[in-house]
Amino acid sequence: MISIRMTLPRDLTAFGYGSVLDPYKRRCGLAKFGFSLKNRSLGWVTGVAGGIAQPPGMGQEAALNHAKDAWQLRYARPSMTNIRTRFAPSPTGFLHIGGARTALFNWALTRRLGGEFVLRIEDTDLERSTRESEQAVLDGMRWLGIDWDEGPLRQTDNAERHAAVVEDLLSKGRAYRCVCTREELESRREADIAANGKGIYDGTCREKNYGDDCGTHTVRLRIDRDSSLRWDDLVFGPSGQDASEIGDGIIRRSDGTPLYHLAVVVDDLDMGITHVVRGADHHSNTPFQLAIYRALDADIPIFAHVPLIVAESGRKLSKRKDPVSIQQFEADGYLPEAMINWLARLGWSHGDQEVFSRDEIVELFDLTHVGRSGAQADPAKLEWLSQHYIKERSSKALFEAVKPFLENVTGGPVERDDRLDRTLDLLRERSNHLVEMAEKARFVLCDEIEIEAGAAKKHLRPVALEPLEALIPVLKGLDAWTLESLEAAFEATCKSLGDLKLGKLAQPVRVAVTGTSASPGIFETVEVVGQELAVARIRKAVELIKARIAEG
RNA sequence: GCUCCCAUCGUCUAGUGGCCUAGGACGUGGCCCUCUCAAGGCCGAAACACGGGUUCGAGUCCCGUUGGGAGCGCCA
Repeated sequence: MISIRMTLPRDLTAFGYGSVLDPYKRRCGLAKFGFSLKNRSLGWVTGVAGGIAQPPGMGQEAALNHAKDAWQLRYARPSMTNIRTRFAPSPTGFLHIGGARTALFNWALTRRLGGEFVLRIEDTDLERSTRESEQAVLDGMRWLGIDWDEGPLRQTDNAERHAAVVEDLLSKGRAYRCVCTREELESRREADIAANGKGIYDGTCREKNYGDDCGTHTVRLRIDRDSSLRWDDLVFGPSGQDASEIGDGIIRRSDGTPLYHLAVVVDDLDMGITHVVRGADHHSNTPFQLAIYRALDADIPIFAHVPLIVAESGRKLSKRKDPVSIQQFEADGYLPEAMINWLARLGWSHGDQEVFSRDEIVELFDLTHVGRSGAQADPAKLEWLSQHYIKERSSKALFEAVKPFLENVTGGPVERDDRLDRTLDLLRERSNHLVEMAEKARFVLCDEIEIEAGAAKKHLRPVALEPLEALIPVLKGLDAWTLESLEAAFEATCKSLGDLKLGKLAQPVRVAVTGTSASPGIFETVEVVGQELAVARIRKAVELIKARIAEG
């Protein structure tokens, strides 16, 4: 490894503290952020001379330039006391977990740093964008508790501004008209690739200086081929490439509409966005956007690309195959706090901590601990978190969340009362999500219950007849309907049946009273069902067994 | 094809050259508890992709290989 020495400007210390200097190891000062993949923190570099590691294949001069570039791109911003971030989804479907996580990271970063978070709807794809989708995105964010300070702004509202920028670029000679047709482009590209070329735009129209009268044309950005389009990504570290690696990209279509790359850059600039936190699928697009920033004489924002969430196959998520819609998770009965926690912990970590409240995420979130590799979303972990938060909720809050699911079971309105609270308490540690909880509460919710065939077959057998019949009068005669009195009643009944094992009585009763073979403890279960109903259900079970005996 | 990126248990991850005999969590196996189902407790199996280098010392730095991903559009 060759090292280059350089002296940093004295005022660099003004940027604050940074890496530890270790002159013997040649990884210090500039080198830390110039090339080391490790220094991705929001912290700064120390203002002392240091050595620069030279990446392989890069000359000393180039290495030096890269380092300077990285320094300028990252630190040239005057001040970052006023943080502004944005989440810019395109409303072409529901809010999916990838987008939700990007929103969450933006939001958490902004809230932590005390900045402003703005929401911008990228609706320039008129064909696929719908107002319903837009609403779904907003609903999803609200449900998750991710709030924004401005917006939703719509990209289409900026159309005039985009057009003006392109005209301006054209007039300054920083962009030019291109009359190449798609077919020509395609064939030349193929030929280039066949000749071991890179298949980038060959610059045919670059020096033609076509005027407005050239007929159907697109507008391309005139990229300085000697420039370096690099930046220091807050997640990926030093990123980007030389301009010679990319061709002059189109910024305006032949129908006069601007391209996405132009629109985002202009919008981010206009909105004063300081930190662009977005999915890593934009990582390779960033150099071109950097070129646009340059053409606009603008400072570039700080970029942080967060790795994609991948499907089980390791590939990108498929909306069809994978469960990705936030609204679907909501409908499936997952609590928003579980969802947020799950998403936050996907790609980000804070030591060994697994459980984070919304406040803790805001308090602790930092880009430094966002990983660089794609992550699979594990549904099992969501279930665990979901149950964790179900266990944690107050009775009131739990009821509010589960209410619609309960009503879905009963088919009518459900009001909260003491008995229901007790039931839900029993169900907390037995439910992974609210749908499950509501279903398990059915035996309390509905007067009429259906006995599962399998459970009946297994437990409502002739042997259970005597115990059940013996229990009925005991329960009926109970003055106090409490856990203690019920326990005593069951024990006495067992004893009177020749020390019958509790299970032999409890299981049939459970099936009789709940219709299923799994429920909370038998005393709790019977207690919560109530005396009258419990007795009636056991009677019914007795009839059932008798009928079964009669049938043979 | 070209460009860029990534790589620790099945999964999410801790890890900033010695605290690593690689830690935690989910999941998973066993045991305990037990009227069922859970919850809980205890114990276990389970990973640094491979190969070179640098170094007294490498999961950690460098190179290569392999594997994976993204981008290369008049989509966003």
